[in-house]
Amino acid sequence: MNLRKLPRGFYLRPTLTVAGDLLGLFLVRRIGKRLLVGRIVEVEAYLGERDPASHAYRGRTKRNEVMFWRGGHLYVYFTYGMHFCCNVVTEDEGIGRAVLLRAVEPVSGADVMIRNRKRSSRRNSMDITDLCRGPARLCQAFRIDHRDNGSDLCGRKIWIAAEPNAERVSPRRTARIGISNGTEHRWRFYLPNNRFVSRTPPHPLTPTRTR
DNA sequence: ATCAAGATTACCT
DNA sequence: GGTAATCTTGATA
Repeated sequence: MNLRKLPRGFYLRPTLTVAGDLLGLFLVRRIGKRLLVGRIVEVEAYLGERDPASHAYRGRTKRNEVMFWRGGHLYVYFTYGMHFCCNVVTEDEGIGRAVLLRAVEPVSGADVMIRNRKRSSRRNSMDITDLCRGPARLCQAFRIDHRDNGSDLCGRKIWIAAEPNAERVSPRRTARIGISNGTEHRWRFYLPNNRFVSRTPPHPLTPTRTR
């Protein structure tokens, strides 16, 4: 593989554009001498002050501080008393938008990912399919936690890379998962027919019927 | 000071 | 299908 680290400019573009473009790219993390690599298959955009589902909806706080940094940083938050989730910060400083990484397909370092997952969840079975399927599982596998909050994605510990010759697959869009406000927006992006996507989506073209 | 909710997961029937 | 686990945060008083 010929992976090229993305430049800062990638992240400084409109958030929905960045979200769609992230699909098929690679999350890379250095742990010691090992590199963990996962192909991004599912993300969600959170649009700051105009998005009631966003942590940044009510402005800057101690928790969401990093969301307001310049694009190309990692925003990591803690939730449900036990899980971490990570976001790619987008656009300019002071804007407060980001893209949640919801699932990746393990590409390299799966052995380390299995150990990391066992370390945090002490589970018996470790199917490859479930290693990074979901935002908190992904963080466990890549050993991403509060210490990584604010990491520069143009740095040497965590970054996103492209494979120049990779073929592009058009992403599908649906409403986001696990939120109660802002469900009218189709700001979840995923690769179709991919077993590493976290869930079968609430499909936008098949509204639920009553009766 | 108190409290409800949470960008989830694992395990149960 | 349902729900316990587990604790930080932000809102309200």
